[in-house]
Amino acid sequence: MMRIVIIEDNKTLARGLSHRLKDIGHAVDLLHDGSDGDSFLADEGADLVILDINLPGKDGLEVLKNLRGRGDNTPVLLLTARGETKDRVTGLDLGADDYLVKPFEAEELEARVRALARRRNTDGGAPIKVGKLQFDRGARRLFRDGAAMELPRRELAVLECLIDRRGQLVPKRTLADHVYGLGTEIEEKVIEIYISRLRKRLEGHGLKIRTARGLGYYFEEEE
Amino acid sequence: MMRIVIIEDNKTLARGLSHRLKDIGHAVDLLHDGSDGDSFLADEGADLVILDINLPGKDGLEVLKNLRGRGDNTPVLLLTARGETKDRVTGLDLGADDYLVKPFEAEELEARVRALARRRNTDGGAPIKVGKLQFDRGARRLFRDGAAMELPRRELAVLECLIDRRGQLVPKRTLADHVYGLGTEIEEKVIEIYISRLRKRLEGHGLKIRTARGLGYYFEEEE
DNA sequence: CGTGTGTTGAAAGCTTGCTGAAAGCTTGGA
DNA sequence: TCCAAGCTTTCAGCAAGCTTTCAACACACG
Repeated sequence: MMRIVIIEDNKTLARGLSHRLKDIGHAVDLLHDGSDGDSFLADEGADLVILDINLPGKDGLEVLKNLRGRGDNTPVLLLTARGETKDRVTGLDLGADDYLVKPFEAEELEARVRALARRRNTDGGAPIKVGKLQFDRGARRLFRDGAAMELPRRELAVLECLIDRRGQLVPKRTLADHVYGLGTEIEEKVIEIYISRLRKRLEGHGLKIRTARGLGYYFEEEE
Repeated sequence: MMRIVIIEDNKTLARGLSHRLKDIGHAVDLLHDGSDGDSFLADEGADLVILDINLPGKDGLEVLKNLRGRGDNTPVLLLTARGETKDRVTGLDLGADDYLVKPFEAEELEARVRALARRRNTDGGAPIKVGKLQFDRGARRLFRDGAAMELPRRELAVLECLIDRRGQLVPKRTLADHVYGLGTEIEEKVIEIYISRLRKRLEGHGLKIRTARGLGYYFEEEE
């Protein structure tokens, strides 16, 4: 599962992509305007950006430039219209990871997304910002201003799961499955213990784990 | 992106690899014969060579020997059939950087390619500084202020693996695979012994091997 | 050949600190 | 107010890791 941001002004195409990607289990945010996309990425971040070049508000290449300018290495998949060869090359030079020429097959897109997802899982890609912390997925390590924070295995697993789904409500069941593996008949009460321990540990690091009674947990960045 | 040369006579396999690697953005050249491969490498060079051992024309090991004989340090990933243990060892002695035992998962291959790519990006052949020591990855030798430190084979292998992934959490399994080769059913307990020996040896050289219980080990520079 | 030096990994006992059950407390909602 | 859901601390048990010892082996050298 990845958090994918699609920035594409053709709404039919955008909705089609979104639908397809949600189908295969990703969380998708949709923006139709370059400036909106830019600020969304700056605020929320993502695991993968699908970025059109021709956009109202702010050009896709500019969005990309800003992103990289912020030191953000999130993989970017460019969408270009046929003939925009020059833009595509510029895009790759600006640090895009891949591109697709419109029109393309949904299959083709999915293959690219998979390739980028795979890369993320093993290489880590960009560390994810949460509050004042950074989490490196590949290394499975947590940092604060470059200094490592160690956490025990189970706490790490819970945190990892919450980070993967930041911005979403995560049921205790999901957390338990992530920590112990699917199908393990584990008391969900144990998760509460780890939530408690994590809260204590995360204190003062600019993020809170909030409870939604009867539903699950979710992150909230503070300050 | 890397320029990858695949020398592999099984055309189905070779095409599969090529396709996969192009998918993730590399430029691939395909050769099916040892002599062809040899001269191609001599003429064109590459960023990475994926080399089968059993080849028509000229044996893969010979291709490798010639390559290194020309003073060429291009990373080489060997492909070996199950059971060719001796060849594999010879290959590593001849200066191969890694190997895969057939049949392997495409995922696995991609991970290795990425690892070698990363290595290329960070090293460039220069010795790596860790704490007060320098590690020459090509020569597989360790120095302190220009003076060589000799370590036994196994300890060196563990250290090498940790250096490759410095800053990352390295599971014992990964270390075991690196030291003994993939799939060897070796007790992970042995790794603990080598960690212990390495710690003693590295004492006072400005770096520590830290334990993350249940997760693995990682380096930490001190002072 | 024999001797010495060095490496290897199994075994065993020790240390550490993670884990999750239990129990009692707090909170939010009806 | 009451109850269910969630929170938090405590603690015994234990799994994971550490370290030393030792026998087997490998190799260099006389």
